[in-house]
Amino acid sequence: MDFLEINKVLSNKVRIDILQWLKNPEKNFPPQINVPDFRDGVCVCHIQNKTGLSQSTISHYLTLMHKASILIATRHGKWTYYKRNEEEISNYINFLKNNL
Amino acid sequence: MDFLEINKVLSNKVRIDILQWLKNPEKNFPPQINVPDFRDGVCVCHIQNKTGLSQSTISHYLTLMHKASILIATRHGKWTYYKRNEEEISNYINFLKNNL
DNA sequence: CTATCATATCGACATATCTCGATTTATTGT
DNA sequence: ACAATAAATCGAGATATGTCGATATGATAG
Repeated sequence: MDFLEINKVLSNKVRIDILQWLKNPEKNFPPQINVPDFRDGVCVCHIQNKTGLSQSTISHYLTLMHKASILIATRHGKWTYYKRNEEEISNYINFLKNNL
Repeated sequence: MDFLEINKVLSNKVRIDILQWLKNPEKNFPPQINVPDFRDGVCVCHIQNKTGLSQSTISHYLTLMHKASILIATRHGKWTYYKRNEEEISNYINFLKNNL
């Protein structure tokens, strides 16, 4: 758990928004088209639509969040789905609680 | 409590170090010279010495941390003392716990 | 096997952050 | 009043981040 890397990733409004939206995909995103449910998260295109930023920017952001281990990526066919890595997010918050 | 501003301030190793050192001034800094104790925190020069960065950089960092409300500044004569704002730090951690 | 679509990567430019030395401001001791 | 000291502010150059459009990659459908 690289605390500093996570903090860098979280020092951006859009990325914070994404993390919060992913807490409740049913509420924040339209229904999935190519998979039956949100088990593996939300596809890049839905996230991109909601932010209004370019495809490359959002793909880049999601990659950053994935590298910092706060998101889990799953590929189904040509779609990539991202969901929260709840375990790492908890570790991060506990680390803050104990060490900040 | 501007969560994003605090996160930006905390996405830097040196500033994190400073915040952690200030948890225990007695242990991390030499005794105060111009005030009897660490009640109001630690003076800029002690913090600067410990980091090894320039005076202007550390003054700038401490100002950032103060503006983000995680440090409290007190002036005694020509010295400025900085200490943690425990209330705001708690608010920040609670916000993370509840909203991240 | 080719066209198409979703995503990732690349290259570039604009803006922000890091960090310094120099200068200014505030305070104190002479 | 003046010199000395601590801290804050200023100006600048180097590095990092934000963001885009263009291109590459990988998967699928025909």
